[in-house]
Amino acid sequence: MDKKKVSMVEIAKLSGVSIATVSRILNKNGRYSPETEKKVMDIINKYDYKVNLSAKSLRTSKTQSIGIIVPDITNEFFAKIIRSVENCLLQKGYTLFVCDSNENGEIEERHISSLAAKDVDGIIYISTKPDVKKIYDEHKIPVVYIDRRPENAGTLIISDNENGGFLATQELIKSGCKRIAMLRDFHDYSTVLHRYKGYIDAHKKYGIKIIDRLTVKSEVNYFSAHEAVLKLIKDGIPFDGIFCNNDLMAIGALHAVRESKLKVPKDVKIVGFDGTYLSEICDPPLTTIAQNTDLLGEKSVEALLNLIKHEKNDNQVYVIPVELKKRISTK
Amino acid sequence: MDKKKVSMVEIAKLSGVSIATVSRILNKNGRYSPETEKKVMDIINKYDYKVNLSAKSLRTSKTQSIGIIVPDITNEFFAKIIRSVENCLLQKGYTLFVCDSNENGEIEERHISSLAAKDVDGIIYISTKPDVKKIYDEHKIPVVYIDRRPENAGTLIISDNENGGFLATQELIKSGCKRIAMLRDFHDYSTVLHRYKGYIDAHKKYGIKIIDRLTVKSEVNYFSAHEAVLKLIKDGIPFDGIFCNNDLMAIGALHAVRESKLKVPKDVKIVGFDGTYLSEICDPPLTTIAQNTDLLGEKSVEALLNLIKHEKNDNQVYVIPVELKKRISTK
DNA sequence: TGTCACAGGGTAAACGATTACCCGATTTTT
DNA sequence: AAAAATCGGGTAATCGTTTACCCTGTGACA
Repeated sequence: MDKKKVSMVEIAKLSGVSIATVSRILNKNGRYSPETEKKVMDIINKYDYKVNLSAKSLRTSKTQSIGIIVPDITNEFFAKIIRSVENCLLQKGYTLFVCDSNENGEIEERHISSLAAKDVDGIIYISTKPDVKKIYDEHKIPVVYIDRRPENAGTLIISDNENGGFLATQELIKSGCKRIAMLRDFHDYSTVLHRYKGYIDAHKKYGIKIIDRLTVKSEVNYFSAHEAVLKLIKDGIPFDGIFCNNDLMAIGALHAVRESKLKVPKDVKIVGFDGTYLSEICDPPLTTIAQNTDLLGEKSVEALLNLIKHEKNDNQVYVIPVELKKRISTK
Repeated sequence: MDKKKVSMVEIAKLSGVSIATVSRILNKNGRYSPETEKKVMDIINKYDYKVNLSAKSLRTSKTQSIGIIVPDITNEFFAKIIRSVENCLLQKGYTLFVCDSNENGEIEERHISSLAAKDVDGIIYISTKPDVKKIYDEHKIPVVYIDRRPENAGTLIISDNENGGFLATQELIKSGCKRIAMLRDFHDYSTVLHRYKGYIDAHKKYGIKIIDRLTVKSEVNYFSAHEAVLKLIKDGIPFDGIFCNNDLMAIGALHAVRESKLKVPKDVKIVGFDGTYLSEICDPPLTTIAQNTDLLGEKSVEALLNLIKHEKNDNQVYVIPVELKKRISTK
């Protein structure tokens, strides 16, 4: 089997039609008879013709590729979103450029420029920045945002964080907690605020007193969370439950509690967020609010493809339900 | 600031030279004077000219993009490699298509076709398949392999697995273990065989008897490993150390041991592999063989770019050193 | 002074697709 | 039966680069 690349010109010659007809057939644009179609398709298959996407892009200025920017690809939550997005796109014939910004706004900018230079048809953006109106305005590239809602964001796909915060807190309350700490992300992302609102609402609903000093901010990682909880204990502020901003932080909290000779779940109950693999395999298994990464990915692809097709930038917000996973840490 | 896209033609007109000259300047191909260069560059900056990569690719049949295929993007080890690769490429002006094969050979094939259709300049391939000669032969795309060495693979970047197996086993022996189990990947990837060889060699060097029944195969995940160790205990085969194929499996082993009322590290010592975040934050922290993902990524980019430049497919193997991280699980 | 090399730069033909416009032959409409 | 519409298809311009080839002027060298 020789693999010399054939172009449309040759396909046209070999099947005795013009290249316009070949193009029309390939794009199913009409203006050809079924017989011609069959004749041409046979030749195409026989010679294993593949369109040259550079040429196609040059003419149409569409590249059949989209970019995704995430803050940290080694974070399982983001990785799962990427996987879902990629899966959906593969089916639609798109490919995906993945960009890791390392939670760094400057690198994000560079990635955006680079994606714009590649002429991606759209961008899925999990931003670390508070304000991002520029992308669409500057590059005229459709964007959908996932998870965090910066100012001026257009279409947004987001988990039901408020309900998540509520469910987590409610679970702690129902397990008997009266003094519930919340380990918040240091940044005031919209996600964080929503979860906080859920936390407050649950307190109100069940008539539990809200203790401001139990809301502590921390970096979104194991070590910060670990330290924050240690400090809480050292400061002698008693608590019997912790709602954490993600699973990793929850594990940090768990270890801090245990190192202070307290037992989980006997003395302190803990709830995480995200529903990563981690929460399942830690000891004891962690109650958590699972985000539906599959749906998050699917919806964002759907929304983005719509935006691309209709070339308008709507401002819809899609909210994806979350699910409470009860495990030992709140038993 | 109006953002109408300008092309080389307009830059040429505006600076009073021909487009050939503009092109030469942009590609630093010589045949222009410093004065002309400055004049043209000023115009380019003023109008924020950006090359049209589709057109460029069409002419040169180079796309300045490469693809990476990994078995599981949610696995921290692979995610870290992706991040490193991406970092290096960003600096060289390449972008990266990321493909997750979900450990599935068929999906791998589809990704390869899709990457070939995109005319990527090269592919970095962490394969799940035993035999892969086709890519280069069929698509004429340069490939470098990381981590696993299929038959007929060309250039390969790999950690020093043999030494890793040796160091891990040696550490267990030095901590007093006499009956060391090895939890092997179910598949006989070259990586696995090398680690096994290191395990055997360490036994020989220290005159420890090798107990065949202690080498057990398992899927590469928490649950399989957990089950395998439980079975070992139920079968009444005594052991006092476990060398695991990766950190996740090590945690599965750790929990199985603990559930059986044995203490880590007092009764059983454990060593993992990879050096993921996980190993650091589990309880107790896990001794592990850290793979240098940064270097793995860098080297593969370097090798691939070389292959692309010289258009030859050499068969070099680059071995990246590993590092023993001593932690509590072997104390 | 004639020849030559070289520096600096221009012209125009590709690369491989899409699509606006044109055209003749049927079929439908009035 | 004439006019209009539709069908099936061809021609050629176009997208924005790169680069082979051509050209001119200047200085070196014999």
